[in-house]
Amino acid sequence: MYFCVNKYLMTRSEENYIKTIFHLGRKGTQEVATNAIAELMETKPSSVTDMIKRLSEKDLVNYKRYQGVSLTDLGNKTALGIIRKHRLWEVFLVEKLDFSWDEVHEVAEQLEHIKSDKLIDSLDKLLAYPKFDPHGDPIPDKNGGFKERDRELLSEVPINTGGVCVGVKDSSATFLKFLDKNGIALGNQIKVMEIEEFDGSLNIEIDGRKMQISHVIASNLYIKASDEI
Amino acid sequence: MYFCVNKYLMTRSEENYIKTIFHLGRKGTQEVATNAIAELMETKPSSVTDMIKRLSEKDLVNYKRYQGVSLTDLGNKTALGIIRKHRLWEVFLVEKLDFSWDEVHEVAEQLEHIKSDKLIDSLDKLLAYPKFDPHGDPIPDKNGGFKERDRELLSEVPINTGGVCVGVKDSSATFLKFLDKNGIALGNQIKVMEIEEFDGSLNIEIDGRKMQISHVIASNLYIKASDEI
DNA sequence: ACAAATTTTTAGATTTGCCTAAATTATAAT
DNA sequence: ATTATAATTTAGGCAAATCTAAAAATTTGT
Repeated sequence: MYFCVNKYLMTRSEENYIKTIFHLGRKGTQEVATNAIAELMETKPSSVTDMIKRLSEKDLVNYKRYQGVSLTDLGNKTALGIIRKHRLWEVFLVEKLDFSWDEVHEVAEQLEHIKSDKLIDSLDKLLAYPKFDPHGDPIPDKNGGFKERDRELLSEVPINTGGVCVGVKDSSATFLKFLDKNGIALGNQIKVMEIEEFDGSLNIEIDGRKMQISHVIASNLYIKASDEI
Repeated sequence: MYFCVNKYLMTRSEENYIKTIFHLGRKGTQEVATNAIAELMETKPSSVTDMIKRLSEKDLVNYKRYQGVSLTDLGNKTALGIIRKHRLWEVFLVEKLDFSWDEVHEVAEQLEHIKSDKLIDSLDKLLAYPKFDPHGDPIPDKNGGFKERDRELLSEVPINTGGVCVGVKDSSATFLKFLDKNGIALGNQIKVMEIEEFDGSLNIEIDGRKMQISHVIASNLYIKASDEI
């Protein structure tokens, strides 16, 4: 394949597969399982195999039968491009169109497939080159570069320590709405006061206010010691 | 068909057909010809027939074999919804992202298919409820209501009259770039000074500056006597 | 009015992306 | 190590949206 910049000849479906493989590849070992992709995409393993073959043809993934898949450099770059678009659109929706953070995902899933370099770069500029999306996830730059922020799950820090809430692990609408209802948002100062032996629930102080949260909640909130946001 | 709000189950292709039929239906007689659709969409008549049948099933068009098509009320409403989105996105691109008016069409063609009522209504609000797009075409409101602005082609007005440039008939990139190059934009005050007998070219005064334009140019510029913009 | 030209439709094939059911390969258990 | 189980792939099919080639209907010209 000669000078194939790719990118503009990818279908929506191909892009979604690449994105999914990227996300699954992050956490866990190296190769991504067909079943895992199928489950996350709510499709059948056989469909995944079909698509993987096509992506392999296009040099976006490394594939050996029965061995799982991984992204090639091209595939990785492609994934980062899509994620950049998704997260920038999320920022746009929240900052400019007053969406709440539990409403952005669905629409961003559509907007991330719009093809126009100028569009996304101008959007980036309009938003003043944001580094993180509304859920605290980092936004890759033009060249795909981004660094995962140094952060910890609230469930992992010892008693009497704390920091600023900088992100969520689970960004489902259900969880985000729960956080809204309980007045928990990015930027809040959180300190762990006590951890319940029995069920692992935490007594925390959040922006001065005391409350109790379950272990599950704590294990989906990221905090950072510094006051960077 | 019961309570079929439609709209959210339309494919991109179906939407494009509906839009094309709408545009062709405006100018000209009643029924739109298969060939005309095929030509405008750069596809084959047989493909058009196929799609028309599908649209007819969904009650978006009235179709009788060999008799051409027309939009149903539902089809019309659908078309207006798509056009509303297209034109609002165009305004956004120009106003917020510094696109020039010859760059917006291609991207808006993609953005117009994004499905989210909240998105488009918020965008409308962000842009302060614009009534016209960057080419002077009217933007339908939420309910599909819009009125064609009262305007005339520059080529049709008599000598010594004029008005504000409020729109273009041809909004191809080629024409728009030509206008840019010659300093012609919406909002300019234009007055016809003289019409050349020989080739129909016009001597005009535009914002105080004198210039000559061909008949073809004049027949693609809309002006309005009042100073409404 | 009737043949010729044009327009439109049908028939059959292709590609993408998905499915089910069956076969194959890998992994786990005893 | 061999069997049972789980994961993956193949085979064959389907729907959307397109195409080409051929047939049918309509319109036009004289």
